[in-house]
Amino acid sequence: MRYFCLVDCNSFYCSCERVFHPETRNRPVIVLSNNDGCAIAFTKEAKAVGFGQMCEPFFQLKDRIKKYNVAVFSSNYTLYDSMSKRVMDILREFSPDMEIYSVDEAFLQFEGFDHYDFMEYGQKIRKDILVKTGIPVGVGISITKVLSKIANKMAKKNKGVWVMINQQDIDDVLKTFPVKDIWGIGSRSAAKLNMLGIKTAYEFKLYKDEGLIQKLLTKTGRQVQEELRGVSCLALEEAEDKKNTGTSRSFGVNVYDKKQLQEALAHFSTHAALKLRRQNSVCYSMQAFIYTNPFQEVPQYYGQGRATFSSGTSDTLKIITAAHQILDEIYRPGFAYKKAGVLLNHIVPKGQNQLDLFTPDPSDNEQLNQVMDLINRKYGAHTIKSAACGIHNDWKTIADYKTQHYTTSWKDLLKVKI
DNA sequence: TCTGGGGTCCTAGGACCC
DNA sequence: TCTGGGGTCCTAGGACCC
Repeated sequence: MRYFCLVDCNSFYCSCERVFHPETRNRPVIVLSNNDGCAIAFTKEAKAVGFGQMCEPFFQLKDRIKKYNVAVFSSNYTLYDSMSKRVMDILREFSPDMEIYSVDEAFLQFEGFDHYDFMEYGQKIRKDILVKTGIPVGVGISITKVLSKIANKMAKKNKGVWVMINQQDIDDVLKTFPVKDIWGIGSRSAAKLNMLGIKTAYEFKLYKDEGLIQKLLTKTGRQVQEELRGVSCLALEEAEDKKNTGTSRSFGVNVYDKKQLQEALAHFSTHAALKLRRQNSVCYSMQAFIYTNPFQEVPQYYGQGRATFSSGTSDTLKIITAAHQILDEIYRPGFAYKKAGVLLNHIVPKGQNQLDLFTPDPSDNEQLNQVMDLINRKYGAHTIKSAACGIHNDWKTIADYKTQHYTTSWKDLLKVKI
């Protein structure tokens, strides 16, 4: 018999901050998105006093933050990535079959574990991670991925672990579980199911007209229905290279100047190219875009363009150059730009790169990129970069409440008084 | 004043080919 | 009035996820 287990960190970003700020342990905590734009993570204490709506603008929350003495942090992705790695390393010890689903979630598959007491095993996972990292997690165990997701939601309200393996236990939960909370059923699909009179996961499971489900919710929705029935359709997935990648940011201020957009796009290109080299891939095409602020009553403009490379590349300089060429085409003076980004498409492993017959030098500045990566790894990000990235970066994202890189930078190491 | 970022999968429809 | 059939590839857009 095969079982699926979903382990999910509670309010992950907030929990990471709390590990290094124990004084916030009993206070509500929220973490802001890039640019301190809006709130994206909340502890249960914050939810208890009315926070928790995803992406509520920060400026609209300020009064309530004061009133409830909420601890606020800018997002610190370097810290979260590093804490995530610690959690995943521990989880790996509990099963050889594991899929890292996101920064704060992983599926474990248990095969040949039939004699295990899963309740006890789940508690052990929880305790181990809490003791070794300080991060609280929830554990849900069932017989398909979708069902283990549901078990995980139940765990949140019930001591952190929930096991549902026999049919009766599963149905008891499904009867009370709203269809809109099922993994893979978003608001659109939920509305369609409601129109068919389907409100609970149990009703969805029993709904007979599979053809109609296929038509309304496509193949994805049908698979969810099967998984609810206990038929496993979604297997554990291997970590695969990204098929698209990109970097984009909102600016801290309105940007009018083309020069500044060039700098910003150079930064984003640098970052995206690094992601590409880290997974040892190259891309054949890219896009760049610039936006005005859709929330403001100002003239709107959305410019985007495309470039293709004659052979695959992950060269920062080549990608910056292409981004600048796109900018030349799409830039319109006079607009107040608020956001920009680059996307790298048609990505393949470097080993499969098709070289171009007519490009005599396919070297792609490879050694230069390697040396730059090495220096930046050793002495910290942005130690060395293309001059196109500029120096002052007036467009920079705002992060007024950002904590240190406690786990990834020697100079930010936490000081402990004894 | 201030409104995130990074992904995946699926489908329909157009372009193109023989 | 009548206007093939079958196939592939690509892209845009929708929906969903964290």
